[in-house]
Amino acid sequence: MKVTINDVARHAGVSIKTVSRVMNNEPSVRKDTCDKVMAAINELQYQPNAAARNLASSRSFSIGYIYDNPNAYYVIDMQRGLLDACRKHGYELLIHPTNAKSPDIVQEVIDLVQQSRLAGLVLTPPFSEMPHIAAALESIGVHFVRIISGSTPSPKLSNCVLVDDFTAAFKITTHLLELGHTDIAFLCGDEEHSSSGERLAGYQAALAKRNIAPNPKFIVPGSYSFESGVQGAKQLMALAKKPSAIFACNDEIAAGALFSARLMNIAIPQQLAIAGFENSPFSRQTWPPLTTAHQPNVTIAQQAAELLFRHTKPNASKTLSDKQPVFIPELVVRESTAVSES
Amino acid sequence: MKVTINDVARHAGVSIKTVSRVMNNEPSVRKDTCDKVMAAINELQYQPNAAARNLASSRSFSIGYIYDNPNAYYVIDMQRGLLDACRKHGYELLIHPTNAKSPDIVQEVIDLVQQSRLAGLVLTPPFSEMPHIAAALESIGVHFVRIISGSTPSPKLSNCVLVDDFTAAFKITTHLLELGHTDIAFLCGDEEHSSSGERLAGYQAALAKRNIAPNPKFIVPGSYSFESGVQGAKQLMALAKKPSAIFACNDEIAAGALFSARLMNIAIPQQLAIAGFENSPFSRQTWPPLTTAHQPNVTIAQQAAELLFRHTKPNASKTLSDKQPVFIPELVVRESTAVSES
DNA sequence: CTAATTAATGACCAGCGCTGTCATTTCCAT
DNA sequence: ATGGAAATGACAGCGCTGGTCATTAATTAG
Repeated sequence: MKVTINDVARHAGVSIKTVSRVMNNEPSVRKDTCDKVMAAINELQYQPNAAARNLASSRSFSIGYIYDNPNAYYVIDMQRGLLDACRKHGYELLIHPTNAKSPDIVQEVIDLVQQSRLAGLVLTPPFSEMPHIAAALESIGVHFVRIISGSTPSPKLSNCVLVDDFTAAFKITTHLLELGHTDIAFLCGDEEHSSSGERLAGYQAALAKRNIAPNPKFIVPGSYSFESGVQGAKQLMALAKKPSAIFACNDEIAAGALFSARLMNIAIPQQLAIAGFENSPFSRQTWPPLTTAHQPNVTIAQQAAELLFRHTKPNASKTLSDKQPVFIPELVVRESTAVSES
Repeated sequence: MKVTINDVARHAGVSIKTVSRVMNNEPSVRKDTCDKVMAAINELQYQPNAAARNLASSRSFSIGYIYDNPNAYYVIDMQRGLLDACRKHGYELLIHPTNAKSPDIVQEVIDLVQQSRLAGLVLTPPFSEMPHIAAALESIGVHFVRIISGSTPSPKLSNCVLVDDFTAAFKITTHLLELGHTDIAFLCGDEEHSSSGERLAGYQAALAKRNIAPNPKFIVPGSYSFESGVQGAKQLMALAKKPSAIFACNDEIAAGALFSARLMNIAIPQQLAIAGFENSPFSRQTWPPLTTAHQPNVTIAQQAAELLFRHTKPNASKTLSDKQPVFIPELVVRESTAVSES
């Protein structure tokens, strides 16, 4: 029923300690001893007792994922990727939804880490972009990995997984330009998410490259929500000079814009092209389906966790390339930006 | 930095054992002693070491949530509700996405429980409806709570939270009938989810009550997916005698049907009314927004966890009503079933 | 108001299953 | 052989709970 390290030791004809060494891949265990132990472990189906391990080593085998993201698809994908990596490395994942705008969010995070004795933490926006959280985590000596917007790896960002929103936004905007659009509006996400700023910058760069003067009225502040898209599109279509295309900061905003256009009897894409960002499932479930940029969230999460484990595990092979992963979301063209009829 | 049970005992002027008694709410601790200890705990911000507790008592303080649900909104809501209850009771939540159709799913669940020494498990469809899983869990003596479709509490279902899909579906169908529709089609969800069967039965009962002969062609088998809704609506609208309303088994299917209708240039709700089920966020984000039945998933999950803890905790107050919660989703009327013009 | 009875609490120990430390043994190269 | 490094083992202890009694306080009956 319950196999302990003792059983394994006896079965393999070695001491408990040696089994422990193998379990923690400590150095200085001879190859054949290691094999013997491994064989015994497999044969007995030994599963180490996490509680005992935690207690004895005062380190835990779980990492945390803190989120405050209204986007369920994003969160589910993240969890999936993190769990994949956790299972692979024998870790557990503790999820912690919370409110990023809470005044004592830093304390809350610290409490979580200390209470659950977390080995590490994965942060996504907006947490990954809050300097005081990073500072607090560093001060208590917890490993963490951030998933953030960026294109250029740098030593300062050594514990980051980068998503190149700038380049992806550039691509989407270029796609719209190539369809003949010149009056392209931009619906922003939350200001405090740097992804919104990066995507805006990518959009602006693409326009600049074609020498198209930016129209400030075409840049509408907002938040990552359906409602924001509804309002933004409404506002844009009330302008004297209307845009012929809208690039929304994510799919949800784009869906809102689509909804809004429909209310105003604006034909998509004939009268107005709309593009989103993220390639979440419902970018395929709007009508018409949305052109967007595919963000491989599951993979991103896996990489983030891998990066974290590399820092967390004491004796992991450091031979693995320590270079920072950079993901560039790929353009996905769908009917919401079909060839302009004009 | 690290507060142990010793510190608390000293601070409260009692023995370690008494603190332990309080922590595990054992009987025979006088009220004021208990208060003293509580005060010390709060003052010192004592957090018991979970690992030590687990190890010593060989019971764990975490419950599991197994899911295989493509519906991200549902899963997120469940997690939220479960976490709320977990935090309240000092438990942790282990999430475990998996494939319900895997041939060795039972073994996988058992492994999960034993590996992580789970105190209990919360099961949602389809797992909550798999008899061999329930049997296996019972055989290894793990507590679990199932969230299932049903309307009538019974002793056999003592560890269940019921969602009365039948009645809710009856209400939706009745709503469509009251709008003057008589040719109402039904798009089924996955057969192996009993919710689909219950909703179908509710639909049929509502028709029967008005003496409307059921049209077998109006009942389209399918699955809980957008794609299924697309196909189902297409099939229905190709019939010689078309329905004037569609009741889809959930919002996602309804969104698919909506999409399909749009492709076929069918005006919603003028030519075709569509209703969904669940009131997930995107029932508000389609165009037009969907009439649906609101399923309070967060609350359902909380109740499920509470029920689980009642069984799990050895000395919990049994005075709490042990009656099974039954939730009846409420009708939410939106534009997709506005008053029929006919 | 005291004695008898019961309820609360404390002292103590073992032990959950593993890891850290350090002493010991084994190996290999000289 | 013989020193020295590498591999292995013995043992204590992580922080808590469960058990067993012994002790003390509260309650009730007489």
